[in-house]
Amino acid sequence: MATIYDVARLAKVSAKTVSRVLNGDAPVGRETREAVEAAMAQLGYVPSNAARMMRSQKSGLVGLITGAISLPSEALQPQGLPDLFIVQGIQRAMAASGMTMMIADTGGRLDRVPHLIQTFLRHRVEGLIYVAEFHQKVELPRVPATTPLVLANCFDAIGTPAVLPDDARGQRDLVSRLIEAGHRRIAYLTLPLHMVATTLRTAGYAAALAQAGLLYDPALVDCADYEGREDETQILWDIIDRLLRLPDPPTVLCCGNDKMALRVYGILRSRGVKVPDEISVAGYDNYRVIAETLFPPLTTVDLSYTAIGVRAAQRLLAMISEPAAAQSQEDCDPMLVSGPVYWRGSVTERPASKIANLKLVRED
Amino acid sequence: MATIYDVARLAKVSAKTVSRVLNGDAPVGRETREAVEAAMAQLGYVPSNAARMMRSQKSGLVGLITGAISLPSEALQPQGLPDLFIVQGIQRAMAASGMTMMIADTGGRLDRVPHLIQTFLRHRVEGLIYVAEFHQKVELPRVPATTPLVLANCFDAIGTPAVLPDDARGQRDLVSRLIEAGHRRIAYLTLPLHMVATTLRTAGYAAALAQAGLLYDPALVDCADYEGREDETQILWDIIDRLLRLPDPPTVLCCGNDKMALRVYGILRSRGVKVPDEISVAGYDNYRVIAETLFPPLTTVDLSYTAIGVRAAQRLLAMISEPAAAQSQEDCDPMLVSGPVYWRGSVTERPASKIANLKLVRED
DNA sequence: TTTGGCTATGACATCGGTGACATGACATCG
DNA sequence: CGATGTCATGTCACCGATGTCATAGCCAAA
Repeated sequence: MATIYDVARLAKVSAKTVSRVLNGDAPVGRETREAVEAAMAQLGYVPSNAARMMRSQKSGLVGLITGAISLPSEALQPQGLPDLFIVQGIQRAMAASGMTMMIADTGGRLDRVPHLIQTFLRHRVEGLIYVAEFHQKVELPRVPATTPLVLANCFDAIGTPAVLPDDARGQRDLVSRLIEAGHRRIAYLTLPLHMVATTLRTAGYAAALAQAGLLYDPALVDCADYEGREDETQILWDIIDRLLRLPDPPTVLCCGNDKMALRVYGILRSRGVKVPDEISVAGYDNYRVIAETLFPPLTTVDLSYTAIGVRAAQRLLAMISEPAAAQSQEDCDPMLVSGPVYWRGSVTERPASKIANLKLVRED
Repeated sequence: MATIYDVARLAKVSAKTVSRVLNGDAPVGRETREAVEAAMAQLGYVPSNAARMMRSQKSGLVGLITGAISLPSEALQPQGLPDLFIVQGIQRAMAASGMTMMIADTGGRLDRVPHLIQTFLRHRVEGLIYVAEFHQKVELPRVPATTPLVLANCFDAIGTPAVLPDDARGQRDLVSRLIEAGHRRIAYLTLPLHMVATTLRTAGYAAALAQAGLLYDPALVDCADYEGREDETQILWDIIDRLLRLPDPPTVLCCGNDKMALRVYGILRSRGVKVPDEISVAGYDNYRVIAETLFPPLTTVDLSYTAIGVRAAQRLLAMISEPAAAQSQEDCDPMLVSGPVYWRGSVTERPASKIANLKLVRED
């Protein structure tokens, strides 16, 4: 590969002049510039970032670590979508700022993280982002204080800057909207109980009910996702069966995510229960392939993983450009990202009177 | 950041000796080694890849370019899944070989590609991979012959090494399997006609019929995906309507992909047609979130994007390690990746007799 | 004893750029 | 007319590693 000296020789100037043409950091005569540019083109010259880096001490690189670190159940859910979208968001924001991204994957082994960080540090990355596949608490090895780190979709015990989905608010907004639409008996089929998102979203669900002056009925809330168990669908079937047989059954089923809603559609239809005429269904994630393609389309809450990625990237860039400000108040709190409720055909609007009527009829 | 000289000074040895401890390429006395290691630990020394690279001329980097380059319709399908899975596959394979990956995104603008390639070349990547979001023909700017390039999920006119899904074989395998299961009237709802995959898969569909001695009935084949049009579902509804009213209706609907199958499920159930009892449905992609979650689970063909990524990475690594062999016969043909048929509950097995009976009844 | 081979270590040049500084040719100003 | 400033360009050291070569000590074979 041609070097700056090859160009200099061909253009009959000094290497330094070639450098000036490259960087435009000092005046260069027109003829000289043209000669240099011609030489560069002729040789197919591409400057070496490694050499440049040695002097400037700036790499223009950021490192991104991702992968299925989590519970031992990782093998069971290799669908790995959220983290990919987050990566995409980060990538977009980084590209916009001129940074080049290096990416590494843990392949599910947490013990590889230190090695990956080491690799990035050798390349003198100016910042690091760690992306988790779902909202969770993590514990990462220490990184030198000189290299800023941002956590995306996760947080840790020592207050590392983080960007998280606002699960509580999302679920609250959705349920409030359901209440506005006239629903009073709102069932909530949660994701596995050990998940951070489940705790937060259940709180959001409860908050929305409280705000509307509705009672929280434990009979309407059930965990419906036992990841990896063979009889997953059966469990969900049984729960729906129980809910539908309640003396005062729910008018809407809030599902832990859009994927669960997809299952619920199948079960309801197999039972001959029509969506949304006989019961409404709502999801979570606005996982578009599902939410928009289902028939009827699914009402859900947008959890924009891409936005989380973009925010995480911006936060990191801010830390890189002003290392001092990293201590400010708000910089230490996790940044919450929330999305709007997407109202689609899977939920009936204003069924309040209908329900009341039905109840009267039944009570007769 | 500490340098090798800082370490050398602290350990009271020469920089070269520190280098030897780092690389283990020459004998170092026990005490000396321990002193050096202690110094490195104390200073938190991390060697600089940039400096190392200047001498060795090896970067250990590969560049990956991805993004929604394609038709102007890119804004309509921002779900971008396939390319993400391919990236994940590449990433895994690269990590396994000790390469570090740099990633860049075109953000949909083909004209940015030269700049991205330029950036990678500055970092002296040892190879490049370009990933397309769906099987298509592309035209990339030339890259220096010294930097190997592999195309994943796409191909070009000049025979650049490529890794592609074997669409013809996948569809043929699926249809053959359907025929084995007793189906004779097999409808095929295709993806948009301009797509490479549509041409290949339709050929595979026809090949399977021919192999079984069945006639290709044009009435059973229709394009059912007009991306971005508002009345998408309506079009699909009409097509299904027409198919079901045929004098000799299909017993199975082969859908262009799993997402279309998801739509078809909704439509069929709204019409009160039971899957699979009254009609079978098959998809394409084995997009697990859909195929496994649908009720009943969807029979489909695995199109392992991850595998395409892994193969592309392996192909690139081979080209990097033996640049000479790049000209061999098979290296110039695109490498085809195919996956198995996943047989699930959405297709009835051995309905041949049943169909015959039905027909008799009707013909009475 | 000499020679050769091995171990352990250091001096120094080098990779490809860029920063600091110097220089020569003009133009401008007092 | 000499002092000063600006433009255009060159010289040289340096960034942080590693390859080459040299050297010194030690031991065994000749």
